[in-house]
Amino acid sequence: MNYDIHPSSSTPIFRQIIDQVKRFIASGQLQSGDTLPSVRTVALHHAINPMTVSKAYNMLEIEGVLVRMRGVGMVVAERRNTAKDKTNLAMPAMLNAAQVVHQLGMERTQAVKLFEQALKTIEMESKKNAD
Amino acid sequence: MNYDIHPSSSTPIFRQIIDQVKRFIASGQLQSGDTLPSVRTVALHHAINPMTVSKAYNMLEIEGVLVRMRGVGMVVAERRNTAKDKTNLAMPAMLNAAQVVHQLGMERTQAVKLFEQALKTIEMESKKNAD
DNA sequence: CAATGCGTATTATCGTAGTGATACACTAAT
DNA sequence: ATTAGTGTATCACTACGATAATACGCATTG
Repeated sequence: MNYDIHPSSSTPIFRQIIDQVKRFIASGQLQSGDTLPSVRTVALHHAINPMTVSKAYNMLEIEGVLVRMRGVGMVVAERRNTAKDKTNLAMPAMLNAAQVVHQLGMERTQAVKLFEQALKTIEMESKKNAD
Repeated sequence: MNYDIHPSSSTPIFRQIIDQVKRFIASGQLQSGDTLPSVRTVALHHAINPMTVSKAYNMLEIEGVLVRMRGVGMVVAERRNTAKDKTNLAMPAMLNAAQVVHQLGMERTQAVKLFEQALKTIEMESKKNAD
């Protein structure tokens, strides 16, 4: 359970955290009842502000993804329908990629090839970063 | 030659323009010597500020993609190597999508299916918006 | 009970990116 | 020369993300 945070990215830090928590849950790496790393832990580990993490957790609670347990921390809420969640979470990035190749006038077969290549690249990287 | 601009998107307008111009060129819809729609035309058509369009065009000139011709407008610069350009332009979106499905722990075959589905969706939309 | 660890409310400030309004310099056309 | 069409320099404003310091309420642990 480690966040992959890029402070220099154009996507805000709190947004990165939100997205990744959702993916951790959808992938099963986080399950109902699990507790999340504390805001201070995350803040120290990534040299960011605790309130930024708190903001992300707060929004996730509003969405019903997390439950705040006083004195304990944030806990993953009840969940159902992981399969649909996955596609819902993946769709925006997919549509974005699809629009790009479409505007480039790229053949569908070549687009798929490129996507598979990207998949391999990402898998390679994740094996490398096994720290 | 029409831009697809979403002012409410989190990606800034000038960035959307930059990316799309590059794709138009890489796809051949824009060729060396072609003139681009004027900043005011684009601004009026999309209800945005001319300076926002100018900023995009200016950056494209710095990158050597466009050439500013005084009193005439922006013209597509000399070009080569369209094939490599395409993959270069597509890669970031591909890697992003790949990372998302990877973090979701999605099977590779299912990821490809989803991507193909997204491609179809985008193609449908573009046929619809033939205005 | 005391200490520690949890999230959070509050308030304020900072930096920056994005956008907007206006006026200007230039070229082409007539 | 006048007009209309280019892009743009300049300045100001807005919105938002991030930070900072502090204090509070609560639960677990000892």
